[in-house]
Amino acid sequence: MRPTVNDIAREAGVSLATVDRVLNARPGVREKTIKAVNDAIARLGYVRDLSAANLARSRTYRMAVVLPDTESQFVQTLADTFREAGHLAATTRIDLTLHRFPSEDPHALAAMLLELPARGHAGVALMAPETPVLRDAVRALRSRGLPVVALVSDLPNTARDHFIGTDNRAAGRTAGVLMGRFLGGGPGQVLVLGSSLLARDMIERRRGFDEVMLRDFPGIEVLQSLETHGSGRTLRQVVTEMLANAPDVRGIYAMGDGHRALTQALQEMGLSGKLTVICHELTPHTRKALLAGEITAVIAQNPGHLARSTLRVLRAKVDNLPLDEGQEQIRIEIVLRENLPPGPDDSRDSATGLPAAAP
Amino acid sequence: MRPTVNDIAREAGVSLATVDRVLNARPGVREKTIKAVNDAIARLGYVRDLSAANLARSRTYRMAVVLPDTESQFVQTLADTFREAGHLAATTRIDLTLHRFPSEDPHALAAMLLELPARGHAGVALMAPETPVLRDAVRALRSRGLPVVALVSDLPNTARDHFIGTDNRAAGRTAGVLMGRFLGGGPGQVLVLGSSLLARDMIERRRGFDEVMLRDFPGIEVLQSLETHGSGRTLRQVVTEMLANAPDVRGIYAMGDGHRALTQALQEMGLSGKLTVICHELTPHTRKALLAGEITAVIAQNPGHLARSTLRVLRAKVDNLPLDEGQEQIRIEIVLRENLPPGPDDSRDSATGLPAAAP
DNA sequence: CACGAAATGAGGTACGCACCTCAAAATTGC
DNA sequence: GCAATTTTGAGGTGCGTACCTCATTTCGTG
Repeated sequence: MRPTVNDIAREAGVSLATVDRVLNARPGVREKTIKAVNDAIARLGYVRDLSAANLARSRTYRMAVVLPDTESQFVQTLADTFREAGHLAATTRIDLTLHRFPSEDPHALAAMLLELPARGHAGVALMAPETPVLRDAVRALRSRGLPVVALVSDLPNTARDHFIGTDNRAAGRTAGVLMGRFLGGGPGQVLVLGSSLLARDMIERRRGFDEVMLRDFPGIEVLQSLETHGSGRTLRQVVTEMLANAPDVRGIYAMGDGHRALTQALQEMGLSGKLTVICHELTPHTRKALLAGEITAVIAQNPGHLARSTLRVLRAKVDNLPLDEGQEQIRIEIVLRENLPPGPDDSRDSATGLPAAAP
Repeated sequence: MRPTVNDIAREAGVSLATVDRVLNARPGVREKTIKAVNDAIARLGYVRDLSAANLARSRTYRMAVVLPDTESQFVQTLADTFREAGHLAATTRIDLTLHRFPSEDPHALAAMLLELPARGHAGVALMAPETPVLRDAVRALRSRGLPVVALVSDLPNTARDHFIGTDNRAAGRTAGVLMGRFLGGGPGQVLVLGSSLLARDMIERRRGFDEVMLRDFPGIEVLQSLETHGSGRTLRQVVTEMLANAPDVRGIYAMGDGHRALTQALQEMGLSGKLTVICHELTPHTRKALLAGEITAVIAQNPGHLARSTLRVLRAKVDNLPLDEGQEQIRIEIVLRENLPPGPDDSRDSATGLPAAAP
């Protein structure tokens, strides 16, 4: 049987009230007594029963998840996952609220963030580009005691409590090796697309990609990054133009979103399945494109893991508890058609485990 | 505020005792009343407060994890992970016991399993090859009400409650695409090694691998599987002999363990880094070999996830609760040097994120 | 309608902890 | 050594649920 507060009281030779005072850092206990209690705790190996504690407190953790209102399928999926996780989290006394902010308006974001403490939020998870206004807002939140965790894209200069997401540079490197090896080391050219070339995650991915290409695959020429500004139209235009003029392009690395526009452009040019296409994030669309052979590989982070990890980390930070680093490591997943996890609407050939369409 | 049992009683117009009888499926309630209570539950959206329930039950779940006593690093890692998870699990009232059995003695395994219920175990997770004796033992356990989950390697003919692990055929397919693409589609030969060619997981991996190679990479010749019987000496002998006589071998797919012997043999022949080597499971050794460029890719399943998932599933099965399928899906991870998650004893070059050794 | 059986109600205790009050004891300052 | 102050003890209540007992009501049946 695990020791309880009563055992500690007995062991330390004090009353239950004193143990309680020490455990919950209430005032009015001599240093000497505090030590005696802590010694007893150490001796017995006592661990507070968190569920009982929370039950007694009848406490609910009000957490805010703040995402941009991009139409990107990845962000949508993430939002859905959080919503779902929020329902399940009710069991753990977590009350999740999802907030979206206009992706191009850092001031609106900051204003929204600063309202959170007044609304009783105890912690914030935030996916947003780092701007000066944001830095100030995060600092303000933290000084009010709210833990802030960065989501997907890190905010290294804000003293956020934690970052939950993949190492984007390593992700770029991974895309690099795959591209290089899939192209047999060259020769050929590779196109790189990014929604915004200024965003921190794009920069890091590009950096990792270039690193590997330069070092390990000198026979492959990586063309200048093309910016799509998150617009499908721009993307199609840019890609079509580029491919028409560069017959040696054998691979495309899409660092941001806009996969729909990309596959569509490729289809129109009759290039579907003829190029090595690597992109990020597993969404309904990239799933389909993978299965159809239009996309070769997807570098992904698991939204379910992201969401669950976020809740665990926020909770731990609020309670000031240590966390299991291993569990909170978000892996850089490589998804090919062959290891695509079964999805919700999956009609695969039960014999081969693959769709009818030939590779 | 979430509704409680008292709210249900009021809403359904019955007493608390009756609600309790319905909730815990105790006898002595008319169908009609049961329906009334369930309707009230549905109307209020009541969800049982699990932590309070477990507190009241003051129940500890005694779970058994049964692993072979192989010296394989993967099994060792798995055992360590379970041991570690067991400590953490104390918080969730789970009392974990690790059992090992002589891997070549199915009868000893069966005997061990049959002892578990008497020792108060409430659930069993089992990693073992399927044999007739085992089938009987599993059936016996289940008829006594103990949920049994298969670990890593499925036991499809035993009516186990759940399988926790990757789809080995899909894993084999994944190895196949990687091999095929990394070899540029051929020409060349590929060597396949397996510890035991009769084990179900080996058969499935091989099947998946062949499927992809035959269909997508006809230019690559897959040689007959070599059996190593889990012995490092046999492996070295077989590999050395084979490589000496087959100069066209450009890739090796190691389906089982024995990576130490393999990399050693390659080193001795001066072939380190010159072949495409794909193997399974991330262990201290495969990590090192990946970093050193001796192994090209590792197909892995995350032991931490495996362990946590096992505990969650067992608990859910014991309590007869539904599970979050998405969370329990064990992914087929592809690990390259570039996306190798940071390990415990990692001394990487902080600039490149890679070790000093050139590729 | 009466009888036994089945269904239900009322109420209590416990789980491990948080949080509160009030009195008693120990310590401090003077 | 006394009063003022700080520290400690004893005890209670509640969180939401499980599980138990014993009375009371309702039901089906002859």
